[in-house]
Amino acid sequence: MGSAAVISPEGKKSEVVIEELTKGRKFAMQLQDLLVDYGGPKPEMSGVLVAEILRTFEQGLFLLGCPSGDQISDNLQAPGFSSDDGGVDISKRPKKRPDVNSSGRRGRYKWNSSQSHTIYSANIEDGQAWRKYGQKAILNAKFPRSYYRCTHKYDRCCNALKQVQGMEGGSGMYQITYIGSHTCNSDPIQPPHLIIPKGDNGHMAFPDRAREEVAAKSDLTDNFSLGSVQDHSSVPHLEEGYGDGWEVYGKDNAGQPDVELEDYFNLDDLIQLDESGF
DNA sequence: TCTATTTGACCACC
DNA sequence: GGTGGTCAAATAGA
Repeated sequence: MGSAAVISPEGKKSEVVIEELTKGRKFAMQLQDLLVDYGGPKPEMSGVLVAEILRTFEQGLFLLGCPSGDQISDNLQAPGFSSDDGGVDISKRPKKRPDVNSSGRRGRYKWNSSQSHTIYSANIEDGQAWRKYGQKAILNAKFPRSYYRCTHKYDRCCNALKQVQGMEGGSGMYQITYIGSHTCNSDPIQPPHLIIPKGDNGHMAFPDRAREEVAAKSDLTDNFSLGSVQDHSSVPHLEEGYGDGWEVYGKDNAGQPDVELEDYFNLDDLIQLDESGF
């Protein structure tokens, strides 16, 4: 690690192949989610087909070394070993590593904002398998920020990250930022159930029409509250079906209230609505 | 014994 | 130099 990689035309080509395979796998996973939740004429057959598609992508990515994203090649190292020391068990090293040069690739990295989204939730559980890898006190923040990565980071090359920050004001809410998406096919987040129109000012034209939606879906009325926005691209038929000005709402796996993306809404209003309990 | 969490240190970015 | 993100040894818990 550390030496600059020279990308040959061949390497460039495999990069494109990997990118395409990764996309394909993601789409297959989304299709699987939809089939599971909405069924079809022959759900068992669909399930087999999707599983086969996924397996094909997994195999392809595996054969190519699974290097999607900018860190995966590093992450392929087994935990506890480092290529910098030629595979020496780091548990035998002193805690202060003597000469960690810049190739260690640690520190503060930027990510594309399009690859991240933030929700507010009273429950940090989302049904995914996360492993905490750090916690940090943040300047001007009352609560520390916790850092999680996908449990399958190494065994399935999954680069999904999650940051959880407790919110001020004793609301019991957490600001949860997801960076990247799961490519590990671990238990997916349940797809959204509710569609709520967006108002002119960018805030939700909530709650009247939303309540009608809730009433129309009796299976959601027992414990419904404002839901977290999921990745719209994962629900293409909904996105296309409702068009602009609509946002997708639901509740998380535990039925806990989530609150929408900060970019779209007035958080205070949403929390008040949520607490009103409809 | 294995796995997950904690926590101090390291490092990149501003 | 300050801050935030990640690493990894130490530790806790199952």
